[in-house]
Amino acid sequence: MTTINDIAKMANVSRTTVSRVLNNNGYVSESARKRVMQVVEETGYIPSVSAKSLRTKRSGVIGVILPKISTETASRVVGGINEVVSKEGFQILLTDTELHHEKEIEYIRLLQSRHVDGIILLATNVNDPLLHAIEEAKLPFISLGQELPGVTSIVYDDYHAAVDMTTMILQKGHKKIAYIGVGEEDPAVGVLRKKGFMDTMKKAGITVEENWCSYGDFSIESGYESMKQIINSNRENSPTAVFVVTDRMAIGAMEYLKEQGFRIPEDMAITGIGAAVMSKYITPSLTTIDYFNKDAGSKAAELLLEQLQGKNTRKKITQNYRLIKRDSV
Amino acid sequence: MTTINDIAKMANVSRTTVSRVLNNNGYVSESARKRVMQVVEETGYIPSVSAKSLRTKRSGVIGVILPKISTETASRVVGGINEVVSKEGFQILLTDTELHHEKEIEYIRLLQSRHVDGIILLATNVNDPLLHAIEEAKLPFISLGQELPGVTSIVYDDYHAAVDMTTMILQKGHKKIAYIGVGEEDPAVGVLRKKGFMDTMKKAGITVEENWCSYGDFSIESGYESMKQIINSNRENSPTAVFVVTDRMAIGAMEYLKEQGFRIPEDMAITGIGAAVMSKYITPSLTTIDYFNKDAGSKAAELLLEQLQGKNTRKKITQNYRLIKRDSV
DNA sequence: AATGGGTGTGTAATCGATTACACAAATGGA
DNA sequence: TCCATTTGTGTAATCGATTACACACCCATT
Repeated sequence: MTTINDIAKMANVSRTTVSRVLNNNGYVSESARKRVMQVVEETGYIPSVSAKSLRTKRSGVIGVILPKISTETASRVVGGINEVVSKEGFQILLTDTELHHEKEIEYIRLLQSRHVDGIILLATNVNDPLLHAIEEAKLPFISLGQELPGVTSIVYDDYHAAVDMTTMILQKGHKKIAYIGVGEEDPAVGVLRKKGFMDTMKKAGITVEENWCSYGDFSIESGYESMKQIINSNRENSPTAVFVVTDRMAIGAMEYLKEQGFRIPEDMAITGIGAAVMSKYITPSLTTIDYFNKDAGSKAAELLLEQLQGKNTRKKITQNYRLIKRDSV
Repeated sequence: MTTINDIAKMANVSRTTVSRVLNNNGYVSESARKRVMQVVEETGYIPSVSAKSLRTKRSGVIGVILPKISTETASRVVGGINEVVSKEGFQILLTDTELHHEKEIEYIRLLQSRHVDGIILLATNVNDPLLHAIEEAKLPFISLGQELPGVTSIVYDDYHAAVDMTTMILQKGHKKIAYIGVGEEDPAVGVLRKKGFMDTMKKAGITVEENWCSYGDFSIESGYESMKQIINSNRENSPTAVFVVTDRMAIGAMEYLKEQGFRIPEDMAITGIGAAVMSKYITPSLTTIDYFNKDAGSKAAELLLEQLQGKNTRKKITQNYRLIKRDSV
């Protein structure tokens, strides 16, 4: 491995000068600069980031903590993050909790030990140890998708999205609307979307029967099972529409409905949230809400970079959304 | 920031001993170990990976170079890689060429400067500068999806997959089979899959008309356009089936066919490759080939870890595949 | 009692960069 | 001509870990 010392020797300068050439700071004569560049080219010298980062306390790496990488939402977000940070010469250090909540904290500490310059977290839950770990890390930090008190958060407008969607279903004349959601550990998807739905129903003077609600775990299969359960436990008073909190679960639900010979939307209308690519190409195409995940990722990255430059921008940003009306309702 | 020196002082030992406790090597008395652990707990001390890596030349990070992160294949592969490496305490440093070939080389050098312990590359093309850069890097290296001479490669069996698929279409009685592919810069998808298709057709004594072939760029839209072109330029001698080299393009092609009132598979049969989730839920469900991307990622990671342990396993591994027969043909 | 190996701990060099500081030469304004 | 800047370069400390080496102690064996 060639080091800065080798370069210095070969170019007949001190390593100070080499460093100055490479980092473009301080005074360097044209002739010295040329000699150094020359040698660097010839040797294909690559500086050690470990050494640099040990000295400077900056690594040029930003850590990303995902609940699950192989997911459409996550990969879109990472795409958006990458687009922004790579332009500024940063790399992404990726960690994936595989849906184990406790790993979020573990990974924050791990990223910290790797001297990442900042962290973007896609949380799936909120709890005190987590907040404490973030506080401790003393690093630029962005939360995406969940609002974390005291942390710059980029959130989707889950509540109003759910309100709009529910309103739309009501406008279509439906009164008996079932609900397929996820557990309440997830404040965004589990709580806010449900609240948006429930509040709107209440406002319309409709009480949602307890057995019109069912809960899954984000998977297509769980959507299928939830739908099955709702249908089976409401043989004589069946809902005419179902509000599902994610596209994937909605797809699963549709699968069950189709199997059972329901016509969509005539016998049962259905809606999702998330604008998965699939939602457009499935038959019938799924009415859903686009959260612009990629933009959210980019936005998160931009805010993080701002924080890195010392601009203290602790704030909450609510991402906008778009209701995509299609054929399933 | 607390350092190893602080811990040493607080525990009344030398930093050597602290290091020994933390790395579990060398002799340490039970009492010293306890004192150190005690202090480590209390202070929440996190060792600096930069310093460690500067000294040891190992970073515990493996670099992954992707053509495009926000893609189902890529995110599945990364999921597989992550599952394996995270178990061994490694992290993933992610880079995304966004389909710019020249960035592959740039990123190899960049990862090198970051002292990654190894690299997994999902190449989309093969050329000499690339091979040279890999050679230069002198790092454990795995290529996934493309065979790179002299580099441990995990490849999908593109040729036989295409052969099997084509054979299957032929068995269904089709003779006029169109082809939607991608450019030949991509040896795996562009060349091998095409060769598998062409060879099989030839063997069956069928010549494929030039205007039954069309080429896209992996996107759904390009599949749509390719299909349109084939239909429009074959008004009086239309094919009865179309072999598409990726699921996404196949979905686009189906979209066009449906718009134009073709019944699938009665008027036109269609097949894809890749087993996108969507392929199962679209109507009609798409006959495709599962490449087990996640397993391929895991396998790549395992081979890389083997190489890291000095086992020189330079070889080529061909991943198996599975033909999924569904309703589109 | 002498010898030798197993234990336990510390000293100090080292990894490869950055940067504060010192110093010399060149430049320019009065 | 003289002094203050500006420009150019080098010396050496520093970042926070690992590890070769030295040393001391304890205990069992001869």
